[in-house]
Amino acid sequence: MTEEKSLNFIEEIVEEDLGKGKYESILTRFPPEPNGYLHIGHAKSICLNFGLAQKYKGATNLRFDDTNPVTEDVEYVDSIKFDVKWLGFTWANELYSSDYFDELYNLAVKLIRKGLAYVDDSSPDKIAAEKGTPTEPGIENEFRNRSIEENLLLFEQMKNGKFKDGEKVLRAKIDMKAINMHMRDPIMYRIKHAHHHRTGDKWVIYPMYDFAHGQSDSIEHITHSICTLEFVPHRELYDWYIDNLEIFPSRQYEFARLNMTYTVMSKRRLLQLVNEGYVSGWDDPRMPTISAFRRKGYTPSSIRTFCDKIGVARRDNLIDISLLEFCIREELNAIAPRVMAVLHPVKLIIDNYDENETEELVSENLPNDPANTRTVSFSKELWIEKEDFMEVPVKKWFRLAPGAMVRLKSAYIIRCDSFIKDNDGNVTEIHATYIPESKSHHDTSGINVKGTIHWLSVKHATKAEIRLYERLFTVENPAMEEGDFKNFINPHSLEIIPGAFVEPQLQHAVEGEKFQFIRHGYFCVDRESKPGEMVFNRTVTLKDSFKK
RNA sequence: UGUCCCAUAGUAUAAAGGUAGUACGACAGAUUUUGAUUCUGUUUGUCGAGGUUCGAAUCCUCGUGGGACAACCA
Repeated sequence: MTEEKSLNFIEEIVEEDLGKGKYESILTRFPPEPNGYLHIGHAKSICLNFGLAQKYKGATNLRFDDTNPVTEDVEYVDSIKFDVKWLGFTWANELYSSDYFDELYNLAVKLIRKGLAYVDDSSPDKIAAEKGTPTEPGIENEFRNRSIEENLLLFEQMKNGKFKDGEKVLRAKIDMKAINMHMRDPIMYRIKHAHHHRTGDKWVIYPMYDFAHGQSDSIEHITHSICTLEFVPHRELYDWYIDNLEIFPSRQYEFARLNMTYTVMSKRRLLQLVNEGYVSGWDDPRMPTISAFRRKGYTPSSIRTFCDKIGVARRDNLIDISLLEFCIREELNAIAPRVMAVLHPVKLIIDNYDENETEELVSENLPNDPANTRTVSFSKELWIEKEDFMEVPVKKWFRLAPGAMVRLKSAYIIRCDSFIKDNDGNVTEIHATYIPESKSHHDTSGINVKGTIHWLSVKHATKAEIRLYERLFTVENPAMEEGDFKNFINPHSLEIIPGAFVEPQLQHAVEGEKFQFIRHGYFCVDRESKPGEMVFNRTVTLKDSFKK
């Protein structure tokens, strides 16, 4: 059965353009500003832009929109390139808006010559005041009707550094009474005596987004310039520049940006979390950045699958984080080797087991591949999870309790005989009897138990640090709450367990290596992990249908 | 109180005037040496009112609700 997947609205546009012969092939671009790390919302855009090109045999440029030197940095350029590659995409050309500064300057001159741009000496406040409001028209000022010659001279002097920051701007001469605010003589160039990460000190004037983005698209012959909804009002300007500059007509299409529950997606807020120390950095696994998901143990394909499932449309959305979690679980379930780890250990002593004996028991690494096995050492003293024992069990309790029987995964069925508590009432030791005939794969005991728990031999287990991550916020949409979004940070978003135990062969696991810790979830080796001081991050829990 | 964009189960996303479907979630059951996985089933939807039409989620009008727009940011 070949069920045809329906097209999203951008694919429909592309197919129509291709079908009509408007283009022979498409060219898209991914245009990040190098002033922050990429997040999952960017992944949606990356998958859309690169995915479209792949699907329709076109190409995609990676273009850094680096027209504001004061906020941009090569650190971000490098991280962005790394993340795009990691997601599995290859760009046709690595480009920078700053590559076009000369060309952009000439285009600006062209507009001045056509009488469609002028130098304005007004202060920022004055310009803002004269701009009007969405409901009131703006007004024209005294600089608007300077002669072409004067504008040409002034603009050149701006370029040559004759003026200080903010003294003058170049504006397009469109319509101060336009209903669309963006058409009220938008600023094209501003003066910034700032060092640029690529052009150095060559320029002291820099183009604004609207006089750089569309022109860069046009220079590259981008056919479909895809951006998010907040640029809808810019489209009129985008087209105006193209028409009046008489350059290649790239077309802009807008889709709804990704929002996800229990996180924030704006760079501004993400930067605050980093700068104010709420997280350890851009790749803190609680962040929604690509680098954080990577560190947390997500795979590129799980993120691509997610982006495919959420679709592309024009309505505002708030995607349930559980969909992303589903995507990574689905993938890791198939490939992550199973291993046992005890996070909150309590000692279990098998009273009828010889203290000098050790058995190497066979355990499967993947449930669907019984031939793929390892051995696990079993002995008299074991670590089990504190949570797997209840002195007074709740109803439907399948695990350990006084008198109750459970199976130790890949080992024996045991019966709990007694337990010891300390002065604070904490259970410190549990005693049990094992059933020799119930050995895994050789069970002749005829006993059926409901519960299976994991364990580790005390003298064989390796100590490790395990970091458990929960959602960073306590509310679905922190950005929409009243007041500071940081008031809704989850105080329990990170739990560090320094004294967990794992199977000994995990000492040799390398950074990024992924496992399923049975009954806990998926984990991977953190980049801070060192031999002898292993650190594991929880990628995602297993689904848990048990409710107390 | 201007212009623009948008409105389909809890969340997303299909149905180009002709059976409202899919995924995730939730719930229930079966299987299970992971309370996982797998399998089965259930649940819940076209914002409202008019109109056009044999027939409207789809087209039109008017409401209602949400979002965007007044950075020398992108």
